[in-house]
Amino acid sequence: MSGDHGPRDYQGNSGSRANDAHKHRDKHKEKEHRHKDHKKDKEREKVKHSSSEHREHSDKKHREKEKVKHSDGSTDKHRERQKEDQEKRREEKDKPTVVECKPKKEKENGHARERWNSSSPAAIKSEPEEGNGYPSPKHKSLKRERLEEEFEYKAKKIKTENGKKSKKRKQEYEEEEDDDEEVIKPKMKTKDKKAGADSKKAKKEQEEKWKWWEEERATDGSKWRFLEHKGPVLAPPYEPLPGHVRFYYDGKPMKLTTGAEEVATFFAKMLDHEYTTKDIFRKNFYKDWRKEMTSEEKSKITDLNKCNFTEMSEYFKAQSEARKQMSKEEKLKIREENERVLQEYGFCVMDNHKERIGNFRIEPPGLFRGRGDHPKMGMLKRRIRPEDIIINCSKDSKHPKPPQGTRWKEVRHDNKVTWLVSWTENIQGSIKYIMLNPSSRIKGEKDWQKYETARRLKKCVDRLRAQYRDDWKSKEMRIRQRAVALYFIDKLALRAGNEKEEGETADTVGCCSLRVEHIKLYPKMDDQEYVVEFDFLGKDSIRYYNKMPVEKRVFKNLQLFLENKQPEDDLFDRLNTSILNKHLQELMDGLTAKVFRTYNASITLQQQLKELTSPEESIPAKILSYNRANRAVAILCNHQRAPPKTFEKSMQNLQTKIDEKQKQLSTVRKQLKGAKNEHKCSHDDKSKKMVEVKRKAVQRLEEQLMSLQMQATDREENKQIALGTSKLNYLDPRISVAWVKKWDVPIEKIYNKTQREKFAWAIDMAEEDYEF
DNA sequence: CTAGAAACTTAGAAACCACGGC
DNA sequence: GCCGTGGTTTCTAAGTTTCTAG
Repeated sequence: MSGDHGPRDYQGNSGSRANDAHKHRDKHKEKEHRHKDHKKDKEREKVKHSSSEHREHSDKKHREKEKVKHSDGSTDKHRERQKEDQEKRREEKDKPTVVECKPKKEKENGHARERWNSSSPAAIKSEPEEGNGYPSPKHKSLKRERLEEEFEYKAKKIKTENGKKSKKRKQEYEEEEDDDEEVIKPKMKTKDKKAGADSKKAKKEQEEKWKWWEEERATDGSKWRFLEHKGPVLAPPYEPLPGHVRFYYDGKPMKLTTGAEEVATFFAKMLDHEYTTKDIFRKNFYKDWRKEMTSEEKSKITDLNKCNFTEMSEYFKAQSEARKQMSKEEKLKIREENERVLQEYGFCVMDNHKERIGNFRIEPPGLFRGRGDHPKMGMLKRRIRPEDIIINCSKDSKHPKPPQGTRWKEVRHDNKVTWLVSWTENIQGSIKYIMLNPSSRIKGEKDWQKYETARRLKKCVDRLRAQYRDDWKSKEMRIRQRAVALYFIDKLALRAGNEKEEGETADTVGCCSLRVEHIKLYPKMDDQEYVVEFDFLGKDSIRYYNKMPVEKRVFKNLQLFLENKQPEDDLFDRLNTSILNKHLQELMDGLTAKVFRTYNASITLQQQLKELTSPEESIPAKILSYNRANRAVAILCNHQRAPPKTFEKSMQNLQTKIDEKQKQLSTVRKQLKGAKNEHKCSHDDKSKKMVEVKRKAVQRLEEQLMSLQMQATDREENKQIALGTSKLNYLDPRISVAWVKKWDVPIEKIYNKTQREKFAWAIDMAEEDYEF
């Protein structure tokens, strides 16, 4: 599969391209294209039966040959090996069943509180179940009632469970033992026996590690029932510069008013960055800076080029240097203070559990750093005040207090959303949120669900593929476009590609927003036929470059789509993400374009792991195999990184290490030989021991050398590829966990601490026979 | 329906930090 | 103890999808 992907380049080399595209678009007024000429549209509406079309039809016999090879390499011989009822149950959970509830008077949040928040077992007590359905999301007022029944509310200690619950759980996690205490114990039978033995530790662990995945999920669209937090940490106030640090205008020192000075420091802090040399950046900065100046300053400062920020810049550099040089005690003090803030603001209580917040600090003011050719780079990101901030929490929780003399913009109690704090950012006018950490229940459930959806796609992907292949022949243009786009999304793992407002963001595209200029068609290229070349900037202005042979029918369709279009016209002019997703939704419940990325990524990992892992290899070799499988996915998803600046050097360092090892090894080998000879002669104990010692040494060195070589290969192959994103967002962690268990690789080699926290659910539940 | 807002996931870069070699 | 390096964590931009109002 990785063979499908051509060489890739980096953003850097493509900068000029991006610029050109921009100019181009400006010339032809975009709007005219967007609101398309209707006559033209109608002409295009139906697919003409052109000559190519006829040829296509006569092509039928070749269809067999044309069978798509999917990136997972499987033409669907996946034995559905999953435990069926587990599956079913999952799915039930996924879609809430509608059931009528008998109307009951609603209690508002206020009421519910003691019960929800209470940790007393009484509060959790579940009533006898009536039916097994869940309330319809529409019956708002009834929900609460049901919720209480539905949700077995467990107190912090997930301890004993009574009949009903354990029955349920058992069905779901068959392997689970009846023993109540089992809940605490990690299910992995391998190492963690200690947990059970050391009861003190176990108790502690039990509190820390809440297994939310063993509990029922709310099905009514509510995200929580109780939420209490301390609010955000605001950006520290601006500290004016000391008198001796001056700003110069036109060579002369000039004292700025605090407001203007603050913005100037933002620029000064970025002086070393390439940004500050860019025209747009400077222009945007200057414009916004002027807004902060007094009229007097405005009249004096008329040219950014005459501004000298170097003294300020030097000052900040010295400051950060000084910070590094601080004594141990000072550093410790700072660390403790950070820890204190973290403890106070970094956690919230959600539904009886203390959960880590992801980003509890409000973004400080500064200059906007857009990626790629962003038209807004350099604009002032203004300071967020309490008056800009919306707080979301339980009505009956202790509300966070705004700082002395200020007030929040609003305090609301919306349990249909997961965020704790929000504010509107001034650059794009979008809303920013404070939400929970990936290890939290609320994120984890969603993540799990995401992979379950992808697994459902696996079950019907053949059907869908057959369908879109069929649609390539449709009489309707829109259907053909949809089908070809879907083919790209499936085969190349492209993103959906929403339309974007021009001039607001960098000019990047995804599948549906591809333009004519982004693809080139080659009926013949080298020894291949029907090659499509993609070259465009995707998310984060990362270049996507790929050449791929496509089926003839796709090729012909693309030619058709290109007819009579300008380079800057949309390739799929009758398609957008909402049309596409609506179609997908009809094909499978919960299916959207991005599910294909998840599905293809995960299935690729699984299949690559199977292919690459050889049972007899050493652990380091296995890890290399794992990373290679991971890499295949990263390449599929086009997850690139700029080669680290120190890459060459670090490679060299590793190489010298390897050379050294090799030298060592050969000397020790010689010694071993010598020792053997000696032993042959003397046959005494001492010489025998010596042989053993040397033999061990050789073995150890060999292992070390091997490991180093693995590392080197790994690093080399990884030069421009970022594994993290796919690992974190696209690969069903249970695949990795299963692999690790199967081959006895320590999980730490695959997931670091943070990752293990995020994937705790998978680590706990996946056994070695797990199949995606 | 459509447009725009809202909510949430995905993304690479930068900042930070821990650790091993000198 | 210092320093460089590489891994980890933080940061926040940039996507996708869903929701809502007209």
